[in-house]
Amino acid sequence: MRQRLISTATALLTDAGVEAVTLRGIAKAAGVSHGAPLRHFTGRAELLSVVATRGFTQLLERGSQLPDGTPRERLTAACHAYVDFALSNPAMFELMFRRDLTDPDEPGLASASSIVFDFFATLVHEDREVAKDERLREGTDSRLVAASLWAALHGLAQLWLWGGLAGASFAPSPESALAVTLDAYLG
Amino acid sequence: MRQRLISTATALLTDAGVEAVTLRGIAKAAGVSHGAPLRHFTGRAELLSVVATRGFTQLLERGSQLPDGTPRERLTAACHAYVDFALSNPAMFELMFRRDLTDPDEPGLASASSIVFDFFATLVHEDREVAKDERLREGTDSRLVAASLWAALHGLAQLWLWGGLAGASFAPSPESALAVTLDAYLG
DNA sequence: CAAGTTTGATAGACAGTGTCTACAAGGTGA
DNA sequence: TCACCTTGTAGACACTGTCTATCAAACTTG
Repeated sequence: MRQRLISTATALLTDAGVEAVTLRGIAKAAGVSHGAPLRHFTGRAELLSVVATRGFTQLLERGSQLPDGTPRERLTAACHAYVDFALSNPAMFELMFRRDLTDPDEPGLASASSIVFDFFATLVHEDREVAKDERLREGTDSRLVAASLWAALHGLAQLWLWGGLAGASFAPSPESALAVTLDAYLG
Repeated sequence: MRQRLISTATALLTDAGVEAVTLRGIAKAAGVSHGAPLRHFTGRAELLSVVATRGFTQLLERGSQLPDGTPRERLTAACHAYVDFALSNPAMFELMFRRDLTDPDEPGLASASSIVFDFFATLVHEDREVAKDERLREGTDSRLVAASLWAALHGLAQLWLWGGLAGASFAPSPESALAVTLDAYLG
């Protein structure tokens, strides 16, 4: 039952947006009474936290499916995968970083996001190990570089989903902007 | 009256968070009945859009107060100002990019954000005019570079406010991460 | 000046939401 | 068997945004 609620919540999320994921809506979609979910979750925040945790897990799966190659190739593929994940699953991506909908103290969610970051930081570190003549100062911690690069990708996805970049007389594609970002960090 | 509602909404936003900005709460704080705001705004989205527009205006004001100096100095100062604005006004920053709370079709909001972007793109362009030996490929449109850099700053602020970067055994300061970002783009 | 009209605020209602509580059905273990 | 505990149900409460009827004040206009 718990799993069924999580599944229906995830389904509702992906095809109706993050605002549509309501406890009563999930209950109705699962064919139970409106109070039933509260027997398995302390509240909406906990249920959504589990869903968001699944999102981070899916993201990590994408990371584990990176093709073999040089560290540089794997890193750039990971960057593309991150942005692609965000643009492909906008509702899930939004939920994953909505602190008001998820419970920040949920240990599963915190560790899942932490694992994703560590994985990405490892990719960055391995790349910097090979390319010592990096333009980025050699002394800085790889995890700091990873945080900066991750933030760049994250902001790109977020701004793109926001839609504000497509305004006025300027409509870049996310790929072209991503290319500039990767060029700045790795070019 | 309209202005009073906007002011109380802004005040409520900055010191109670974005979730606390409710139509009824604004009305109560302004000392009017719960339905009064609907006489001046078509709904919550329009009121919040006006507040968000003020946010973009404030951001632009910060930009106009940049100290004189080389284009490079002005650009880096603008980058610092952007992140500083976000971290100083987290609720306003969140509202400005919450498409579900604001009305994307509001012309004032769209133009305000567009003006901010254009201003930033101008800074980037002027810097690239001077430093022709830029590491970033010379052929690419300055606005594309501006979008990429803006996204990097935006993601940095967003991830920082999210708080996920402070997890595990790694707690960088936003300044250090920003330094890495600026080093990647301008270093 | 006075009558009509428009504006603006009010209070009530309605459909939603999350969450709490009382209650009933069914399985479990002493 | 019987107490107990889990799990689903239904109702209630306090919120929310929005709609509508009402009503007073102000403004317009003949």
